[in-house]
Amino acid sequence: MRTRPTRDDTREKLFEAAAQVFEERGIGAASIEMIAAAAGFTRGAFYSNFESKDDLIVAMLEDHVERSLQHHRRLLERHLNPTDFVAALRATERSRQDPLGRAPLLHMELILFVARSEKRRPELAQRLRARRKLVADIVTATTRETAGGEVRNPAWASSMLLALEDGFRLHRLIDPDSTPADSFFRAVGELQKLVE
Amino acid sequence: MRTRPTRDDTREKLFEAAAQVFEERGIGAASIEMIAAAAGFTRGAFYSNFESKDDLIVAMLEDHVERSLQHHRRLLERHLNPTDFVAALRATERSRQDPLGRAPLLHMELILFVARSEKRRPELAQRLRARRKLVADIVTATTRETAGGEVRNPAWASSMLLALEDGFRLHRLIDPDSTPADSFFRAVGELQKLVE
DNA sequence: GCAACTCGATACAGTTATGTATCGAGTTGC
DNA sequence: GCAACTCGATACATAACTGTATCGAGTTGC
Repeated sequence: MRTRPTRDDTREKLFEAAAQVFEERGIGAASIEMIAAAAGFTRGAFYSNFESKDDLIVAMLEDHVERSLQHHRRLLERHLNPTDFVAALRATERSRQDPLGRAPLLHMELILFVARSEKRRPELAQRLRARRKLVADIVTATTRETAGGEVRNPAWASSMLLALEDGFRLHRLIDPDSTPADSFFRAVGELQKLVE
Repeated sequence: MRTRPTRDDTREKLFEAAAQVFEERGIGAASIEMIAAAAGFTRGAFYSNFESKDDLIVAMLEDHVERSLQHHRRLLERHLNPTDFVAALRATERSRQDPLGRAPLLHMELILFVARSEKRRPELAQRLRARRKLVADIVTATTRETAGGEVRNPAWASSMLLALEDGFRLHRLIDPDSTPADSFFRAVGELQKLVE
């Protein structure tokens, strides 16, 4: 006899379906009905798992942040050498597990969603600053190791790198051919030449 | 006796109001009613000037593109020296006339809007390529003049610059303090050091 | 094995949007 | 100065989405 799916299974399926529908039609144009149907449920299932669309979005975002964090932690544990870390990051970039990692349009839309939310913006800003700090450290370490010099201003290099990452992501949405997928990593190499 | 406002006046007011409402609440959450009311009209006025919300958005985008083009043409005419051109661009950056230039959140959302539209994406891609070409030329010229060297790969430098511009714009939405408004122009200076 | 519980389905009420049809005040041409 | 026209206001029909209340099949505890 078929066992009833667990609550976590249902939530997971709704995450997947929501990411897909959001990616295809945009957050605004996606209705609860569409998301539930794409997951093979009705709206009843949705409302028994989430309070509202906003609730779902916040949950998705937290899920994504959590997975990203764990992913980076795992990489850092396995690849203590910073050069290897960048290489590993590059290699795993394409095969991300969470729904959000595979949906660049949605990724951007979620940033705007948060940017518009007075309540959640500080949280994301904090996260951005933390990432900037981490990247600054990595840049310093890798540059010292590979180029044998010091980056003049790691914080600034880090700002540029993260802006580049999202900038390339954005432009690839409009014209996928224009900026190859590894543009970001190439930029890392370029910026390492700015040593003294 | 007060003369009746002309059609162009009304359209202009609706543009302004739409930019404001879109910026505040997002394209999806903005209704025709809100836009019309913000402009001091009712929905009747809107529908006698535009076919739909999509029609308005496309018109806004074309208006913005047209103004930007004219702005750059004027700058190029007055400042034939490329260094002066960049300086002039920097000086006029903040005092743009069109509604869209003053609404960074909307600016981003419109990029996503177009990215999602199978029909209009190629058009924007074309425009992105054209800008990249223009920037490549400017980079080559300014670098030759100010640094006395050649940029190794102008096309790549141009890609990076444009990605940086939009990347900074995006991050400033989340954390305005993190990346100062002139980050892009500073980046131009940094990249000019990548000459050989 | 039965009682309590969980969770998805269904039905309903209420809200809000869109687009169209019609009206009327103000404007322009001759 | 009057007829034709323009354009914004109002009213109406329609569609879609949300959230809640209720139901029932399946599951679990004891």
